[in-house]
Amino acid sequence: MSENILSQMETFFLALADKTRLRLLNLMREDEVCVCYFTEVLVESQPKISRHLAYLRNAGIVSARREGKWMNYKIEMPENPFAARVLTDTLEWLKAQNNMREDYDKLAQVCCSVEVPVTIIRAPTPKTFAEANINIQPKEELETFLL
Amino acid sequence: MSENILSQMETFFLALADKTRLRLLNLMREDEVCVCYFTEVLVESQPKISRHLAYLRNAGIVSARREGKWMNYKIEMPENPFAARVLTDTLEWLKAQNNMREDYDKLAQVCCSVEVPVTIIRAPTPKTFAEANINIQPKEELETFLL
DNA sequence: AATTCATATACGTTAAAACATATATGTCAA
DNA sequence: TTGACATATATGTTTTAACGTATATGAATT
Repeated sequence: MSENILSQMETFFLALADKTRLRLLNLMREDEVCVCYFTEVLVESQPKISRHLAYLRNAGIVSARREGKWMNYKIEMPENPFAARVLTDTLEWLKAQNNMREDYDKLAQVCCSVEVPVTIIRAPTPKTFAEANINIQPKEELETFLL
Repeated sequence: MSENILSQMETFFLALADKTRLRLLNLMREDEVCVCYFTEVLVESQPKISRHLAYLRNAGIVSARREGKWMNYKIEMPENPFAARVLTDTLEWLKAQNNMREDYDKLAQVCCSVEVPVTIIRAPTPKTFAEANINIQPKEELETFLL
């Protein structure tokens, strides 16, 4: 299997070589995040997001956890220390970019806003924002946003 | 140009997401190397090597230097510190792999062997091997390898 | 059990990458 | 200045990736 190592590296870098996937990783950099937030923040179609998440999962970079109807994705540090290093550096790189900060701020807004977008009502809030979530309306109030 | 940063990252990672290009980078990890050695060591067609080198050059990862008929390529550390970090990590990663060591050893062999392959007669020797090159035949002897 | 909702996957199409082969460019030697 | 050589690029083709749309799955709610 002498060429498998190269194939692994190829797959790994290919996973990082896509704008949408980089944006997804940026949103996951602190915590696990529910899929619905991704579509909300990135303004991309659900299947598109889902396919890119699957791609990252196949590359061993993220893992998925079901929580009722919702799926939470989080970054999974590769066992290979070299891959882990590259991934960590990449997350730092993303974190330092202004437009990635914008994405991240939007995630915070979406999670904590009083006017919860219809699509994410009652979706699990990422830990990072759960405590800050003092403005969330009680269930009864939120009901009014449903069709 | 808010999406340019992501595009840059995409291009950068795409450059690393190819087996041939990873092998090329591995061979260049210490010194600049002449194109003819690449074809010799990787046993790939000349246009294939050339195209991949062009790809790396466009991504700003290598630079080229002409030396008479020969072209030498070397790794160019990106100015962006994050990119530089990732590239350095990647080179370490490559260095730690057995089959990359094999490639590198083959480069050493090709550069220092008594029986110089016809294709690289008189090509510039990478610095790293230039001093060790005590077995190289004098010009007159090498002549006999030509058709 | 049926419906709704969140997410995943399948399918057909379009866009991009990789490659082999052929040819062009640029340099040196005769 | 012609020929040989090293390397780059152009062309046509095949492979692979990305995407939109439609549909399937799986969990919760009624």
